[in-house]
Amino acid sequence: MTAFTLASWNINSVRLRAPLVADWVSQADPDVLCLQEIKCQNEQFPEEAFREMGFRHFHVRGQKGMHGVAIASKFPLEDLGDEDLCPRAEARHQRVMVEGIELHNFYIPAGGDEPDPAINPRFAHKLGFLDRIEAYFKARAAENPPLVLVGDFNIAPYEHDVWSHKQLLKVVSHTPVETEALERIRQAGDFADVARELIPMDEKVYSWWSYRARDWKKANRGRRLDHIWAAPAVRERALAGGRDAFRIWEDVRGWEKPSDHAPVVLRIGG
Amino acid sequence: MTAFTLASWNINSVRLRAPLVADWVSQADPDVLCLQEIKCQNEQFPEEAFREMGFRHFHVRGQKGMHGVAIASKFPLEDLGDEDLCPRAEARHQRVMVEGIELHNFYIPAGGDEPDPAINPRFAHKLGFLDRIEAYFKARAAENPPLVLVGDFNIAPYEHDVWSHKQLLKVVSHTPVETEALERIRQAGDFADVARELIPMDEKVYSWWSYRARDWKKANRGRRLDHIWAAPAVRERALAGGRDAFRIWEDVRGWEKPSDHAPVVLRIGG
DNA sequence: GTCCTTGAAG
DNA sequence: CTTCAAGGAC
Repeated sequence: MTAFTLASWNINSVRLRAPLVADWVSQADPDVLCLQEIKCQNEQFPEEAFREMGFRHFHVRGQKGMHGVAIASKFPLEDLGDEDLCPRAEARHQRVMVEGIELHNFYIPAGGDEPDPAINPRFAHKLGFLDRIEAYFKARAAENPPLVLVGDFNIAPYEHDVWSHKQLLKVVSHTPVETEALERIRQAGDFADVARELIPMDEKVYSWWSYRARDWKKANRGRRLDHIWAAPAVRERALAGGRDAFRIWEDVRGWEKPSDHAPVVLRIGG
Repeated sequence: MTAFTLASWNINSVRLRAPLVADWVSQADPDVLCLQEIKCQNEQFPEEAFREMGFRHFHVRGQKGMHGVAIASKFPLEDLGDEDLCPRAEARHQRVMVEGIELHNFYIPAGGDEPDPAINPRFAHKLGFLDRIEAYFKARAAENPPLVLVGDFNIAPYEHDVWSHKQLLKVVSHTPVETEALERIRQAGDFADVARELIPMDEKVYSWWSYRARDWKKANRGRRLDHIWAAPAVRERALAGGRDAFRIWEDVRGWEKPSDHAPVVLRIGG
């Protein structure tokens, strides 16, 4: 088990942003990079560009047009087979073994605008997906597996994970029905929410800022949608580096032609 | 009447290619630049970018989505009012006075695939437009006006204006019904086809290469679709500079993200 | 191939 | 605001 740097980034089209990723990788030097919303088919993944960044191992689960996840790694990846946690098989989840860790990469549905599953099928899909994730990790908890879950969960769970708790309680991503479902998953696997283990609960932390805001930085109406969670079996490795081992690269949101998400990074101990 | 450099370029989206135009203008330094297929509404024309290129005078006739023509000039333009030569008012024609010349900028319809007006309304539209142009300049011939006509005529009139005369006789842009209609317009105003006045008739001359060709340069299946015509009253000014005063910038077709048309330039005498 | 529009999705 | 997908045009 060597130490390594794990990153998660909703890239919002990996083909369009391979050069942006290269820029960032040259600064952040992640060993294992989990991407969401790659928005391409497997064969369209720009593997060559990633090879030039130093990645040699890939696990891509894409589809045409929407969604899609991928892992690029400098360490070998062991394919564990797909569990198909997404009820609709929309290329929203993948898992691999890497350096003794069972790594799950998620792109949980955004869920549409209306936070009512009775009238919004997208929201119902999101909640159904969350239920399935909970059942899956509940069923596996007895094994005490070395799980790390990362990705764009599309939920900002805590008060200071959004710019205004009060104003967002009825906005999809921060409604009680979502944050409670996410908390049930967390408890099902006894996962540590790494960011909140390392950063005080009353400190604002965001990883996403809407494209729609005129000045994302000035308005700073962000949300923490991107997460890294560690199961008890890897809790120590995940938290070993302390506060300095964790970083959300907020500045990247201000780069040329950015994703609306910032990359989230954790140095994991050996 | 000062001498000036006149250019015509089908730019295939002026918003997308304003940087390309700036690159080219910095090399070619045209005084009056006639554009076709600007593909934007008047208020969307990137005037600021053109001001930075040194143009101070504009006459834009655009519409949403398709077609559209524009003139950017370093010399004052006098608006002559629109004649609406296009039967459908599709922003395919404009005219101005500049340095003693009545300048007409045309984007004649491509005409679709099938060269039969009975079954192809696009082709019928093209022929109808040509008829109207002929009637217009016939009616004005007696004035002996100082006319210069430029633009994308979407017709390659002569044998060596296409890569294969024989193979293109049934291809829209080089069919006899089109080349004859264009010749009637030419004769109606006794226009000089500047390129062919200066370049021998048996020399291949192209201004357009399809995007569809794998290697436009190697295949070199071009067509001369872009023209500069001078009426008798300005014939001497137009031809004063001789062969060196005329240039089609073929290389520009090979630049990054090019238009499928190359810019055509004529130095006009004072 | 490349562009524009529309509509869905975020 | 930004992405992708159709469909139409060239």
